[in-house]
Amino acid sequence: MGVSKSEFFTEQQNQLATLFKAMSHPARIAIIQYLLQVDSCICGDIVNELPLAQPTVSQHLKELKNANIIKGTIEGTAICYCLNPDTLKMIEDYFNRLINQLQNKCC
Amino acid sequence: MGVSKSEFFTEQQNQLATLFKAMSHPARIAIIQYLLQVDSCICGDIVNELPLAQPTVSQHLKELKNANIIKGTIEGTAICYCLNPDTLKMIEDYFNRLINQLQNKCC
DNA sequence: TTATTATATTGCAATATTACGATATAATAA
DNA sequence: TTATTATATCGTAATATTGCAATATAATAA
Repeated sequence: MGVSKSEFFTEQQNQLATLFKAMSHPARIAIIQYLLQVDSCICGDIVNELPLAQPTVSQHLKELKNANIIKGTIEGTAICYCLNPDTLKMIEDYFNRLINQLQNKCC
Repeated sequence: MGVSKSEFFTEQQNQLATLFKAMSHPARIAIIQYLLQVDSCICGDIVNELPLAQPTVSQHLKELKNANIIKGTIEGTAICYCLNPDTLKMIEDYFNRLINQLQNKCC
């Protein structure tokens, strides 16, 4: 079908899945890593940085923005995209808690 | 196209994307959370736990296994699936390092 | 006003994902 | 041997994702 039965899962499970889906493409990982690296972060830079056409990059940026992983601020003609620390810290927290729970399980 | 241009990205970027893709479905998040919760972890339990048919669950387990997030051990007629701490710790590390780098960026 | 520049949206083709019925396999039980 | 039980694979329909050319929009510059 291609349709997830998301109505049968908890809101937290769906939220996490949505976050991971936003990070499930190498271009979007590359965007995150680039934003982490540079201080200025105009979208044009990202287009030049990636081996993809401008509409494709714009689409990937949109998905990261929808997932609240990045946020964009209009800066004259350009748009300044940056990472959203809150969302990333939430994911970090999730994995930290997960690893803590991961004691003496089978295998 | 539906085809990622993965050949243009680094191996690390592709690996991370693959890991996140494996976790990008609520059913697979639910499986991870269930394995974290229980001590016994036979696949049949997982099928009963999820609102999905057995072939569908089997497919999700396969994807988690391919991504090295879980591992399966044959145990008589059943298969014992468990989390792979190494992979999960790798992801934890990645986010810990990411958050550390996330100092004084713009926005 | 008319460029120009930066980014977003539309439309579409190629491919991937999701879900499940039907069936296969593989191990033990009778 | 023939069930039975547990899990995997196949085939396929419905839907989603990816990528980009073409085009739209929106802001400044000339």
